[in-house]
Amino acid sequence: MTARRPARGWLDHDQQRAWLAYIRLQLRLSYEINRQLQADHELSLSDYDVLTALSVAPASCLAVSTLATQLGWERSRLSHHARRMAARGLVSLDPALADRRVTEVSLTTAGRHALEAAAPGHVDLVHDLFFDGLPAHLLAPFSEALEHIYDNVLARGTLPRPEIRS
Amino acid sequence: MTARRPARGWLDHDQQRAWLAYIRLQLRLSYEINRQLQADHELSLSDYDVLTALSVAPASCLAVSTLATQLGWERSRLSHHARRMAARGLVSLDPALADRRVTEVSLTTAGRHALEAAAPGHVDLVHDLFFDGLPAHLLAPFSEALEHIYDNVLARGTLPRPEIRS
DNA sequence: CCGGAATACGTGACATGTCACGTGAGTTGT
DNA sequence: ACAACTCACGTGACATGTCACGTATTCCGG
Repeated sequence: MTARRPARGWLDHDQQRAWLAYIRLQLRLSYEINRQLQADHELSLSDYDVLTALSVAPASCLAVSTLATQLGWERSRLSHHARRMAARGLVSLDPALADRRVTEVSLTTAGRHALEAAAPGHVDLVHDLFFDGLPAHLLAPFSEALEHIYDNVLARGTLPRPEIRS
Repeated sequence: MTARRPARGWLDHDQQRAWLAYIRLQLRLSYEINRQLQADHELSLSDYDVLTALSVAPASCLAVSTLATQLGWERSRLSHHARRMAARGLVSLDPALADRRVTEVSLTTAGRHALEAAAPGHVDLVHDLFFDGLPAHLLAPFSEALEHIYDNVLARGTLPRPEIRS
């Protein structure tokens, strides 16, 4: 029961509409969000994503690889980024005791405070830009559509599936 | 008739669901698409967006500022990017006759060929990852939701509204 | 016509992301 | 117990993006 496929190599009219809408929104929304975090709290959206992921993890601490798959990043990107965040005191990096190949990224007190300081403004912006434009009756089908597509991307994409490991 | 707003500084349960789904999808999808273009055609998604925007423009030629707002980029980002694409022969940069402050970016023959070579594979990937996961009955509400949000971002965001100027 | 404001860009310094590769730690077969 | 493999990660070179600023052109009021 998926959307019908037209000639290989092209999209039908309704699909073009959806894709254009998605692309345009994505470009501007990520720009605006990045901008607000940067201006108000000296955090990039990437920083914010890292802090958020850590804050909901057990002991606020995750192995580099685990965190990278959670975020959908490459490992080496996270490696660079974590080093820079550690230099700013937002996280700390320590070799794991159990397996000494593993490095664990953990949230510092300063990191938690930075997240808590930034969260309300960030959430408000999301509210203003995203949800204030979205009619209530479209919320559920919208979420459902996103989740279907996400599952499909996970199934067919090249990136490893995120795990719920400690 | 927009979604109701809970306590300032937080999202209600259904909104969290939508936002999480959106963020997760965005991260992985942009990664996968970038990766395919880069691997198969030596083009980044940014390159592709520039080429596409030019290809539908009158005379395949736009002023730097106009193109930047179309794409939702900052001008200086496009300035750097266009210089690099010009060095690869994909576009050309020429001062406009009418207003000598303006630089016009135009699609070269090589640029058009690169776009035509990359388009089918790109569209197929979009199809496989995006539309094959999307049930047909959700397509219309999904597009509608995206468009509402986009309009709202345009209205409240800091980025200038894209113009339909030549 | 002239001086100041506005506009359209480019640039340089720096932050960030990607890719290919190297290193050291665990794992496995014999 | 040791060689070969795999795994987790860091690094260095380079591509890309951002911000603050400088320059040239145009516009506009008097």
